[in-house]
Amino acid sequence: MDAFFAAAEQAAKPSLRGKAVVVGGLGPRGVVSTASYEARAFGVHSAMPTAQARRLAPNAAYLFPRFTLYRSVSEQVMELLGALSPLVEPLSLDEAFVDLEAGGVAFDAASARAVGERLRADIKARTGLTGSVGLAASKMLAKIGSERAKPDGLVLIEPGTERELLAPLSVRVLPGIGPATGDHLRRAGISTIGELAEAGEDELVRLLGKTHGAGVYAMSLARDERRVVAEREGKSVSVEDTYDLDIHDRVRVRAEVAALADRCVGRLRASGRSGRTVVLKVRRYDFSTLTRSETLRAPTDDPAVVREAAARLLELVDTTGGVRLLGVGVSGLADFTQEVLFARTTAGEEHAPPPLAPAPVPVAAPELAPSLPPPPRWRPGQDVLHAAYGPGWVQGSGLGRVTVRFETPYDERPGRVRTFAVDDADLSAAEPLPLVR
DNA sequence: TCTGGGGTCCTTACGCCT
DNA sequence: TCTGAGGCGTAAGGACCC
Repeated sequence: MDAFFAAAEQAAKPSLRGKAVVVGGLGPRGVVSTASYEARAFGVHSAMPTAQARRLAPNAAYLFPRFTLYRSVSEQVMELLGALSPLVEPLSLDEAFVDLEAGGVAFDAASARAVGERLRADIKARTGLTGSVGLAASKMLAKIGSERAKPDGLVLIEPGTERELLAPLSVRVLPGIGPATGDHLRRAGISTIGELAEAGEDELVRLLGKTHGAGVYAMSLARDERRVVAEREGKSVSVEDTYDLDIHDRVRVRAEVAALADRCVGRLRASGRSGRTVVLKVRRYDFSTLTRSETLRAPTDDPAVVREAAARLLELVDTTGGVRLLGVGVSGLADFTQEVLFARTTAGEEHAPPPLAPAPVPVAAPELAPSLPPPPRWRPGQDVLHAAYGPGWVQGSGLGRVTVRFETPYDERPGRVRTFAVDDADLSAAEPLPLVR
C-alpha cells in the first residue's frame, strides 16, 4: 500500500485530500510513522522526529495513528490476496508476498501482469486506496519491484534481466542492508550492487561475516531461493513506552515496569500463548539501551510471575540519571498454558521441573493489576460522534476546548469545523467508519 | 524539542556437558 | 585423570524492517 497510514487518513477525511498529512507520535519525543506524498515534498519521511517534521512542514496535518482502521483495511486487502493463492506471507499491515504460481493464477509474464493489474483495481474498489505491485521470480526482486512501482504502479521484472537491472542500484536497496552495513561497505569502496557482485563471496564474508556476507553476495547475483511461507507464528510479545520526560523517581520506575508487565501479559493471553523468558528493556537519559532477561523454569501467562521477574531484573540496572524508555517482553513462546503444562508434568514425568517461585498454579485466572491513568481524552485524528452534528474527527484540543471537523469518508467536500468544551456531554469517542460504504 | 513501537535474526560470550 | 572439541542453552547487544 502506498503511504498507507497517511493515505487511509486522507480517504477518511476529505479535508485532507491533496494535503500534507503526517501520521505518527505527536508528543515531544514522537517520530513520523508515515508521511503523505504531499508531506514528503517538504522532506518529511518515516522515522523522522515529529518535531523536525513540524519545522519542515508546519502547515501539515499531524495525526495520531488509528490502528483499528488500518487493521480493518489490511484485512480486506489480505482477503483479496488470499483469493489469488493459498501462499500469502504478510510482512506488515500493508505489505505481503504472494506466490502466484502456487495459486495457479499466473504462468507467464503476461498472465502475471494481468493478475497484478486486476488486484490493484480490486484494492482500489474495495478500500479506496492505491497499492503497488512488484512481480518477479523471487521475494527480493518482487520487493524491489514494488518499491519502484510506488506510488500506484506495477513493475514486472522479466526473468533474465535481473542482474542488469540490479547492477547500477545502491546496495541499500537490498533487503538486510541498512545504514550500518551500507556505511561499512562504502568504506570498503562498495556502493552499488554491481560492485558487490564483483567483490566476490570471500571478500563479502570477510567484511560482513559468514551468514550475512554469503546472503548479500547471493542477492547481488539476483539469487534468492526463499519460499513464501504463510502463517508464521510470532516468537515474542513486548510492550514499551517512551516517556515525554525522563523518569528519575525509582518508585515510579517500578510502577511503570509493573504496568508494562501487565499490558504485555494481556497481549500474551489474548494470543492464547505463554512464554518462558522475560525481558526488561531500559533506555537511559543518554539513549543508551540495555536489556536484562531471565528464563523461567516453565512458560507462564501469569501477570504476577512476569511482574515479579521484571521487578527482579530492574534491580540489576542503575537508573540514576533518569530513564526515557521502559519495556517488558516475553519470548520463548509456547502454546501450552501453565495449567496444561503442569497437568502434563504431574501426570507422569519422572523429572518434572519444580514449580516456579512463587508457586504459579493458578486456581482462577489471576487478574491484571490496574494500569496507570489513561492518556489525554482528545487526540488529533480521533473519531468522535456529536449528538447533534454527527460523525467527525478531532482537529486539535487545548485550553479546555476541542475542535472537531464534521465530515465522513463518503463526503466529497470538506466538512464544517466547530469547537466545544472538552467535557461537552454531547461529544463522545467513536469507532472509525469504513473507508468505502 | 533529535532519535517510536513492534518485531526478527545474527553474533558473541560463557558455562556446562559429553 | 587430563585435555580438547563441539554442541547446547542462556544472556546481551546490535542491525534491520515496516
